[in-house]
Amino acid sequence: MIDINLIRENPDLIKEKLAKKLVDVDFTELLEKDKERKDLMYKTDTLKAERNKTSALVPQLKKEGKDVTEIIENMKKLGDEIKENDDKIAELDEFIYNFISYLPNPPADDLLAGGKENNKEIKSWGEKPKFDFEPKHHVDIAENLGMIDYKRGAKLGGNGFWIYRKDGAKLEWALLNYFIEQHLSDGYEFMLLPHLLLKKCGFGAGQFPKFADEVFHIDNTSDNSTSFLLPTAETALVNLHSDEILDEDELPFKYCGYTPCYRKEAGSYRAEERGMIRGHQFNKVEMVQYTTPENSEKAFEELLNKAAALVQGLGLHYRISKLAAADCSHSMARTCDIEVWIPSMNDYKEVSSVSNAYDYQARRNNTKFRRKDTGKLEYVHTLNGSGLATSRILPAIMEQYQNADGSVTVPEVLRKWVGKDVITK
RNA sequence: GGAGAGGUAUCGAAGUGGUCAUAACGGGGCUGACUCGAAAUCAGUUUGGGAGCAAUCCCACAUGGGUUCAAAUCCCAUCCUCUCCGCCA
Repeated sequence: MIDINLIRENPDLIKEKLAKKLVDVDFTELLEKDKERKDLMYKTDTLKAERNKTSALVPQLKKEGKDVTEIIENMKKLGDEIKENDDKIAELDEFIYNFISYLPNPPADDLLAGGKENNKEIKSWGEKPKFDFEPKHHVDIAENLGMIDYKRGAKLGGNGFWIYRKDGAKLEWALLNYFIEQHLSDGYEFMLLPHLLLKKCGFGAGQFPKFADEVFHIDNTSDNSTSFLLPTAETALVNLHSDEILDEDELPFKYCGYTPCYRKEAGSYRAEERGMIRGHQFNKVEMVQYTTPENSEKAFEELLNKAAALVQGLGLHYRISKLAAADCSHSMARTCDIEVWIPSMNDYKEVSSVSNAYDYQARRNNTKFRRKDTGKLEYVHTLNGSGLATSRILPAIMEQYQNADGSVTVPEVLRKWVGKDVITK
């Protein structure tokens, strides 16, 4: 949520920033309604002051035995006017709130404008593996080794679901263990979260109202209140301290949580994304930090380095892209993606997205902290990064670590959980 | 699912139409006094949002409606918490 004061003070600057995200906004109507609201508020506050004063007078006059019928008559009229004004103000509030709710987070100043085509590789690690045999697609490897059961996954859950089986399940679980072990040793608190969240969490994270159609909604009562399946643990973790006031001393909070992520991904399927590149449910460990504004860029570096270290620890070739403004998510001021090499696709696919929301999410879910020296309240900065999503790591492992005989070598760091060095048929 | 109790500041809690919402009373925090220092004691202080240069004013008692000149207080709906019973992993 953008601070409306920033729009009032310099609408052109905000407009320009949002244009970098390829969003064109016209603030004229917003500013008109805002002005109208302010004037009406002032007027109504004055009326309310009068009502309060007079109401306090009534019992006093009554005690003195004076007649108050005329005052009461007048106050009734005043009350009606106040009610009318309050209704109008509520209407204006709703307009303003809705308008601002839909606006994306303005990008950080150093980002390039525009979409994907302006993303910039800032780091690369490892090399594309060379094979002296014809490398296979991960779907073929996985099915051959009995690691993934696509057919029965679809039978149970429909298109976009699969089942991890045998060494596939062990490898998947090993990855999650590996991630969490690293985060714990870095001092992150590990959480297991509710998967079914209230709508306000979707709003607080910035996914709603704009992207409400991209998640699975659950009707849990006969009325119109619904919960939804979380599309990422971020949605839960960034709402953890909503409506709270944190101590500056306690910050930063460093959290990680494992959840499956449920996404509709309607219309996103492409033939090249055969397998587990894109599904309705995938496993992810998410990292989230709450920091003071002055420390958030530092925290961003930390999260990015952590995510990269995880991929690197697996020995997988990857690159890091600094996303151009319009390729950053709606709620984020800055995002870097870590993309792993998938030989069969001849391309890099995102395994981690590390973002700084600045105070955009904190404003939406009201998470503040108190400055130690001044006692003043400020919004925290929230950051998140996948650490990591497995759904592209597993294919990358299977493809990058495949052997001529169809077996897959287990990355060193995972062996203690998988219990073997090589997965064979 | 049934029955009951409840939701007021940092915590416990009083207030059940106006004269008690910064809000009684108690605890905690902070500041000061006493002390070599601490404890104890005493005194002071301690919510957030909005408008305004300021004085000051408005709003907020779970949430949303309603009644009233006036609502924490009365009415309706919703949410949440706790206790007991039932059901269930």
